Amino acid sequence: MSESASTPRKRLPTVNDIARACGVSRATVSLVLRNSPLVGAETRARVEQELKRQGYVYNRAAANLRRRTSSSIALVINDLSNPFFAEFAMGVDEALVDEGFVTLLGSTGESPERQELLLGSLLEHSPAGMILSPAENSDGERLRRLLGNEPPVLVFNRELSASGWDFLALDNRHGARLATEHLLALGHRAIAFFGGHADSSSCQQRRQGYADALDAAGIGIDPRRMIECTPTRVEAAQQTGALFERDPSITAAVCYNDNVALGLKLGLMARGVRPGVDFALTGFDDIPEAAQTSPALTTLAVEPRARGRQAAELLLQRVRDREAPVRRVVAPVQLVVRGSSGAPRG
Amino acid sequence: MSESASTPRKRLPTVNDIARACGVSRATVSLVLRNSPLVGAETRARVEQELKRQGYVYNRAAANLRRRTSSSIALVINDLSNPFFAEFAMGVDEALVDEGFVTLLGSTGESPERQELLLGSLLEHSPAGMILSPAENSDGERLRRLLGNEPPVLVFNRELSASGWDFLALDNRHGARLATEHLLALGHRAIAFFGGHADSSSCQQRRQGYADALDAAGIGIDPRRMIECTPTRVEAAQQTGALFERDPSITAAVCYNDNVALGLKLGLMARGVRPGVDFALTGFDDIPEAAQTSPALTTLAVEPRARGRQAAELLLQRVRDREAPVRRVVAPVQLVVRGSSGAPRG
DNA sequence: CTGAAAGCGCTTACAG
DNA sequence: CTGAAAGCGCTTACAG
Repeated sequence: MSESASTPRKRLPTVNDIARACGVSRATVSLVLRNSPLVGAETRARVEQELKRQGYVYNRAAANLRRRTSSSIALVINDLSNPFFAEFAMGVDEALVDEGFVTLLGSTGESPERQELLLGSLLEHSPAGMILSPAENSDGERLRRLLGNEPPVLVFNRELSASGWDFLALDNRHGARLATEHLLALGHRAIAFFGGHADSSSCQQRRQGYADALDAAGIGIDPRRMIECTPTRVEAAQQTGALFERDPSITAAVCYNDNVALGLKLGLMARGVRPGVDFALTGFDDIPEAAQTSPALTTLAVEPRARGRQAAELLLQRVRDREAPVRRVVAPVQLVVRGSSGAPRG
Repeated sequence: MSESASTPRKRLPTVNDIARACGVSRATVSLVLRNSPLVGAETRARVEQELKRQGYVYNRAAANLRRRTSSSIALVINDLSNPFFAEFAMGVDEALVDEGFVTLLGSTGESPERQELLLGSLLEHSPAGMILSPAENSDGERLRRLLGNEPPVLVFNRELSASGWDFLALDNRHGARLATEHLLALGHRAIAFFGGHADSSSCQQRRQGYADALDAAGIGIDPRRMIECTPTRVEAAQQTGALFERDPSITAAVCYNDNVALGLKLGLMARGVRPGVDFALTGFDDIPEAAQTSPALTTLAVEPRARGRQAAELLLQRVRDREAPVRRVVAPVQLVVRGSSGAPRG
């Protein structure tokens, strides 16, 4: 039975075709498909054989239309090339597949405009829910207006003003506090907070945790020790100079995240300052590279894949119970001490 | 107008609701939605206002059902935590969004069993096409039977036997040849091929390119210089010993990929062998870390994001023209020379 | 246990 | 330019 190359797109068999071939109604076929106990064993067997024979493929879109349900979840993230989000996406997808949902992927590249277009397009596919890690500078109220009450949304990672949606975040504040306390315990007193944009919520929270620890140690906050930079490695390396210009007494830095820390590390080495020996630094995220760089990076483990699974589970709970109170879940983070943090020199 | 928290899931407005409110038929509304020139300007304006007023959301699933079309593409990859695939997925998604498609994501984690389940589930959502980067040890004929002729598939990266599907791959053979020739030109003669599984098609091709270059240089292939290992950093670091045990004269290695090369680098440093000075090595992929590690890694740039866009475009061409001949596209790779490759010692 | 009928939200000829 | 009718592939009461 050779397939002709010019065969026009074959129509897939439908419940109708199966029903006709078996001499039953399509209701019966539908019941067999969903394993209803209403169908007799003999009929079921006949139908199942015919399904296999014709290579029947269930049309979930048609079923969803009729049942007014949906079996997809939209996942909107900024940037898959960030390992943190890539791992997160993996976790989301794993958990969703286990629950019989399929993931509709969208990436915004941190552009609020692109995000709006994307959301509009995703909505037309009527997802049962959405996991949204908002692009920087997203307008919460605008998004709320765009999305309305359908579908339910779980916001991840970045706080959105006035959204009224469930929210899952990392414990940024506590994490940064742990890192700062660790450096204090090693004897550091002149500690910078390095990297990130001061107007992003996660940066604010991490700076807050840093301030908490300094306060508790009776050390004042010195604005010269707060250095902003785009959280990329290259930018961070370039800002290394600014760090020492503004306060030459600095012996340690709590970095906004691992990428920034790794960039700072490069910047330090380029100036002949040995990370982990002459200067202590900590990151945030525990990306795979943190353990493998030399000296290995002291950082905060956030387990993005587990966060992904958690996000999927929270959202599905919401999908199943729309009336439950809005949730705000803060996931714990863990300090992982490695070689990059050392005692102060001198 | 406060929203009651106990409002049962609001039904979204449909073409029917709009038509009724405007006093036109739903056919007219449908025409407005798709910008048909058949509708009068005044009617169109009235309908459009009403669409906005009621917050109408197009139901693409219903439209697709009726038109027998699809606006989704399934993307099946192994592992998003591999930056190569994450970048590839970004590229695919970017290109698909631009063409009005949405991405159905699925990840197999290199498990053929999980892959089959996943494909079954994705098929039920009737994607217009599928981009499939097969799990290792996939059975091509089995997949072909499972997927049939619908939807069209573009296989990426890993050759599948007897599939009859379009195929996009990297020029593994040529790339490995370039790397090997580069090491030869630097004076190396005892060059290993390090890492990868000998039964994977990409490893075979890279080994072939390595052999091509050695052949051309009149150097025989020595099986002691071919070391297998799972392409992870940890594994590669652990196999470093095996490399020198099997042939202590080795001065350079063409590595299966960047992860392997970075692992080998760690293994070398742990033994006091300085990469780029005492020993030369090359990678494959040019992951971001390759440029940032020290010494930076000589490798082959494959531009995964561009490959993703290319894959999406090839697939969409197939979706639009089912009768075109099957294609086999080999994407070029570029040698990027950095510090990790140096002249032989002594 | 099985079948006939209606309907999910759209689009597509076909009349007018 | 607009409307009435049929239908995409399913499911869901409702009869029998």
